[in-house]
This record gives sequence, structure tokens and C-alpha cells, in this order.
Amino acid sequence: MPIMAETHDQTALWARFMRVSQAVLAAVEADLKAAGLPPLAWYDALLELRRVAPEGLRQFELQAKMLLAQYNLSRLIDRLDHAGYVRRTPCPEDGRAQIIYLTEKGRALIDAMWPAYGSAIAAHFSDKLDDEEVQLLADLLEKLRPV
Amino acid sequence: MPIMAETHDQTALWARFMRVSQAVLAAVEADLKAAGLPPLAWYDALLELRRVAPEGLRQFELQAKMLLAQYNLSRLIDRLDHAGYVRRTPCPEDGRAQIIYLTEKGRALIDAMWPAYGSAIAAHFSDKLDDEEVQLLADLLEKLRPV
DNA sequence: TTACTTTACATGCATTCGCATATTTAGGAG
DNA sequence: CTCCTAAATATGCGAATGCATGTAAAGTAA
Repeated sequence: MPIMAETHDQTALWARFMRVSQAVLAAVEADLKAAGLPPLAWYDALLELRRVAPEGLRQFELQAKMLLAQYNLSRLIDRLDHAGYVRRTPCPEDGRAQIIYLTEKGRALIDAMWPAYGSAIAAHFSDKLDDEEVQLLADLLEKLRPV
Repeated sequence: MPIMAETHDQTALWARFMRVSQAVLAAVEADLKAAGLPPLAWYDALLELRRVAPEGLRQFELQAKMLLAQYNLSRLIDRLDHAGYVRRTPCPEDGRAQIIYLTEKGRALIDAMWPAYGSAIAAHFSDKLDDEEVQLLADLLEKLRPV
């Protein structure tokens, strides 16, 4: 009964997809933590801010670039702000809003995190794929990308 | 400079891999929640217990099958136990241990969750891949699987 | 036996998350 | 303008997580 077999294959593949992606992510996070560095979300947020520097981003713009709920991003920025890596400033054109700027300290943190982060990505991810496989996976992920 | 280009490709692929897997997982979890059902981890744990039923599993055995820290599994079992889906019993051969059994109510929850879960997997994952792509992705994930 | 190490699991505490809601301001409709 | 709705962000509170450590039983060595 091929239909059942396919259903099973697909469900098994789903389970494997989740397990592998979570395991790889956990391995990379563990490497960062072992190096005494902040979690990945900090790096991601700071990196998005560096992409637009010297401009800043409004919170909802940053949210669109990251995969974080509004309240979680609000508090992530709290932490980044308190730690001195970003600075919140009121938006002159919209009284509700704030613009978030990367600070010099934040830029330095990106640089400090990248060696450990890049090595971890290589060790747990990139090194396991050759060029052809990189392209294959990129195409498959494009198909899976939510609309 | 092909080396830099490859490094960039691989890092970009890493980012995409993480974003897509997290987005797909979040979409499936959201469907479950919208159906008023418990989170995926509950299903996963109960399913592992059903696989070995009528035998039970010790906590560390279940931990090896799932991607959960020891203390998180301990508390997940607390919740499943309090909700009546599993039952903890002392292990006669090892006074430190307990054996976790699936209850009838737990078996019923698996059955109740599967329609929503299966549909969500199909909608957010399986339906986006044809048979050939399923096989390709399976092979790639096998390469990425941590040792 | 005693003493030490390891394994299996639990738990106190601080951090983070999820949810609902509050707060402030924008942007209309009239 | 006034009233209403929607958008941008923050926050109180309960649940879940991470970390360190606790407890109790096994295993091991003498």
C-alpha cells in the first residue's frame, strides 16, 4: 500500500528534520555558551542592526527580519540595551516608536562572537556538506519556506 | 574570490536552515495550539511510550529518544503524570529509578492529537515536497545528523 | 564491612517565554 | 475638532527553561 508507505516516510522525514535541526542548533548554541558568549539571538539582532548601520531600525522592522514574537523582541532589546550593545532613541516621526541603534560595544560583540560562531557553524553544519549538497539543501529549503 | 563566496554561501545556508526549520515548527505548533491541543513534546513523549507498550520506559531511556535535558524531561513527566497521561512506578530492580507507563488516557491523547498534527505536517511540510525531494532531504539530513 | 565514585532523578532559584492586556500615539471617518 | 480604530511598544503574571545542586541508590574498591 504505497500511500501509507509515503505517509510514513513523510512523517518520519518530518521527525528527522526537526530532530536534526534542533540538534545542530543546540550544538552551536552550546559552543557559544562554552566560549562564554551570549546566545545566538543576540548575534542575530546585532547583525541585522549592523546591516543597516549607521541607520537604526524600528522594533517592528527588526521583528520582521527575525523570528521572534513582539514581546520577546521587546525584552531582548531591553537586555541588549542594559548590556550596552544597542541604544533606544525616540523616533521623531512617530511618537509611539523608537529607533534602535547598534553601539560601538555592540559592534565589538559581533566581532567577538563571530570566531566562535563561525567555527561552530562549520563544525556542526557546513563541514558536513560538499558544494553540491549545499546547493541541493538551499533549493529544498526554498521550497519549504513559509509563504 | 571563491573561498569567501563559499563561506558566505554556507553561512547564509545555515541561517536559512535555522529560519526555515524554526518557522515550520512554529507553524505546526501553532496549528496544534489553535486546535486546543498540548504541545508537540507531549505527543513525542507519549508516542515513544506507545512504541514500547505494554512495557514502560525509564526516564533516561526516554531521554535518549528525545531531545530534552534531564531536568526538562523530569518536569515534562510531572505534567504528563498530573494530567493523567502517564504513570510513574518505582523500578523493582533499581531503587533510584522509576518506570513510566502510558495510560489509557495517554493513548487516547495520541489518537486525539494525530489528526491535527498530521494535517499540520502535511500542510507546512510534506505537501511542499515531491517524492524525489523527500528522498533528497532525507539523505542530506542523514549527513547532518550529529554523531 | 567502609569509603568513594557514579548514576538516576528531583528541585530551588533566577531567567526567559507566552499570553493577555495596558499605554501611547497615528490615522481615519464624520 | 471628536470619536473610533488600528498600530507600536511595554508589562504583569503564570508557565516553562536553564543552571546548579540535592538526594538517594548502585557500583566499586579496599
